[in-house]
Amino acid sequence: MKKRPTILDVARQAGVSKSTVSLVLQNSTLVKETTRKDVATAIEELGYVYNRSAAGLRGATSGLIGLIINDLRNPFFTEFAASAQMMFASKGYSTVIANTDEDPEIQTQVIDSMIEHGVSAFVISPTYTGDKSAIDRIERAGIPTMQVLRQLDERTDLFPFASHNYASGGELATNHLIDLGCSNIAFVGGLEDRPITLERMSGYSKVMASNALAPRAFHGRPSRAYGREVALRIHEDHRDLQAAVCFSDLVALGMLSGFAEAGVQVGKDFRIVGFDDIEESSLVYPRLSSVRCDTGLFGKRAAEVMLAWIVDGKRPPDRKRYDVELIKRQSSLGLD
Amino acid sequence: MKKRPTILDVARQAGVSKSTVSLVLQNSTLVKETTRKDVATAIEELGYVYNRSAAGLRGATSGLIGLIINDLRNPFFTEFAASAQMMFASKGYSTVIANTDEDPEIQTQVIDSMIEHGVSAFVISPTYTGDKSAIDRIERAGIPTMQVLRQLDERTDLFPFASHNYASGGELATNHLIDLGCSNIAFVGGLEDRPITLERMSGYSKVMASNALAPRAFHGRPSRAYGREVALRIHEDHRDLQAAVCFSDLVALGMLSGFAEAGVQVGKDFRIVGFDDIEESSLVYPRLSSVRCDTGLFGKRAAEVMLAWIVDGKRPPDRKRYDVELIKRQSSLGLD
DNA sequence: CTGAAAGCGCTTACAG
DNA sequence: CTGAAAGCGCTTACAG
Repeated sequence: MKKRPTILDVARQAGVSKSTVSLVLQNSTLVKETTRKDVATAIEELGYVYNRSAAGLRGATSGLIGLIINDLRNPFFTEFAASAQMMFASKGYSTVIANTDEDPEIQTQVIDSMIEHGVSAFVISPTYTGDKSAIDRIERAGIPTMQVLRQLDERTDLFPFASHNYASGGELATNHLIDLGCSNIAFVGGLEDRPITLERMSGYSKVMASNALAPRAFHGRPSRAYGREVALRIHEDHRDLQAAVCFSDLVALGMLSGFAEAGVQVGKDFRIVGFDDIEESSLVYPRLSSVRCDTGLFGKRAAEVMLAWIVDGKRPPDRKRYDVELIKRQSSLGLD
Repeated sequence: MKKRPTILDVARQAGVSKSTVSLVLQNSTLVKETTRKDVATAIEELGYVYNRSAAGLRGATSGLIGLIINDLRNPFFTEFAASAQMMFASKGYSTVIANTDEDPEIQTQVIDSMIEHGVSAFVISPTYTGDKSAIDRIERAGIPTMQVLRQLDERTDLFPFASHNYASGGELATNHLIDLGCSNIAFVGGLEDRPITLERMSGYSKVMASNALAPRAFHGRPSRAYGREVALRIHEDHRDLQAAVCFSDLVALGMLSGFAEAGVQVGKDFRIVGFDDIEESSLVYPRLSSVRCDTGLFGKRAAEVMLAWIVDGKRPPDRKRYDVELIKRQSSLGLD
């Protein structure tokens, strides 16, 4: 645990002043090539490692991005977080990640902690309800912050919002099922009062209405367990239903296993479209039709947008919705 | 983006010296209660936020934990990372996470970056092959570091290793299948030359040998896709096989969907035991028997062990294996 | 119990 | 192109 060498040691070793070393470290064009070489050699010999805390103190950016996720265990968010993190890393930024587990108190705590650590930016997929005081502290600290996938704070002029165009996804899915001849179509999963449920359901509701079909909603936790439960319930008590648009693939996968248990053949006896198109959906049997949001790509883009903001000062638009796409597979088309 | 207040501002506001403010910030017992109150009030009024970079510079610990994961998208590792992170957060530590995606170069890069950021400790689930130079730099920097789930560096005296007792899991699974009357049992999934494959297979091999049964291995990527492929292959060309111990639940779930496709009834025509017991396994149909490693608990424990190390100086043992447990479900027992 | 001073390792004008 | 000096916001002995 001997003390790490500092730029002063490097300067001495290279026979230059410490300012020069600092300039080399910043890839300044002001330094002569031979000097740069000398410094590089000295750094190598001494095993010098740059101390960002010290640099940050003097004004430079910390190069730390705060990524706050409401549910990191959900593959949908994992994919987003991992992609964003890797994009940041490829540009030399480190990512401080925190999982809030939908707990606003934890969210407040981690935000405060990250502010203390001097993060250069925040990317937040927030909890539904929130303590705004932490958000206010972010604003006061003047830290560039994007809300993604969920919107907590309505001031999108301060905290730009980006997400997928869920409404259009619901439309695509519902139209697809109607095209296949279904008319009794349910919407399954998603807690009733949540904005994201409303968004994902809105396309469904709209298409059902415009086709003069009666909407049917089964609201509940967006989990496999709930999907399975609803499948069994439908099999028992709602034999008239022919198809479902699900709140998420997790719900849809749950329905798949529920129907398998009940002996219902999905794709023939009952048609299902999921939402998110997580990796698993293309691998289960029967293959799950799903509204693809391409969260990996979204994570990458969100990171790029944020980098453009903090590096080039290019502020993102207040609100941005990325297109979604319907992937048709066996669970709606049938087994061919 | 006005400048944040510093302890000097707080001191002025509270009418004390900045040393006193610093002591209050550190919860020192040396400060009179009334003074503490005054300072707290001033902090509140000014909206002061502690600057850890500055503190770190002068010697205090950064309170930043570096968590490096080989595959963050795999639910097994996600669960581990999320649990560890939340444990750290509950003790006031922030976690810098990086996903290396099994790429040793990325691993080297993020390690270096985290050293620059002055992390107080590393918890690493490493890539299989690795560039040791980064590890050497960790050692040189004297940063407490644990290897978890996979061992890259053999110097466990420097970098303690913790994992599950995989060998015993393989034994439990194989004995269970034999007890059910199977004798032609395959081991499916896992790349042949990897230490973790060897570990997970060793229990299987041992039990097969001691029962004078011939082992059969299908080695390949530990993915759903590979599991599915092997299931179809077994159905085509290896009808004599009665059961499989899988390298991971992902592989087992892939087999489940492959057999479903082939019309083979798992639990009756063919018995399967997975490995990891991820959440999904208790929800699919048929329910998947699996060797439970309880990665969430493991993540929590790993974090606790690390905290004991950096807070109380209690160095963990060189090597530690946590018990695993066999969860018997329909995929091996049958559908009752 | 509190204050004045030095210093942590960098960057940033400012001279030269 | 390079050096000397000041300062970023804290903590840490050291006095008092």
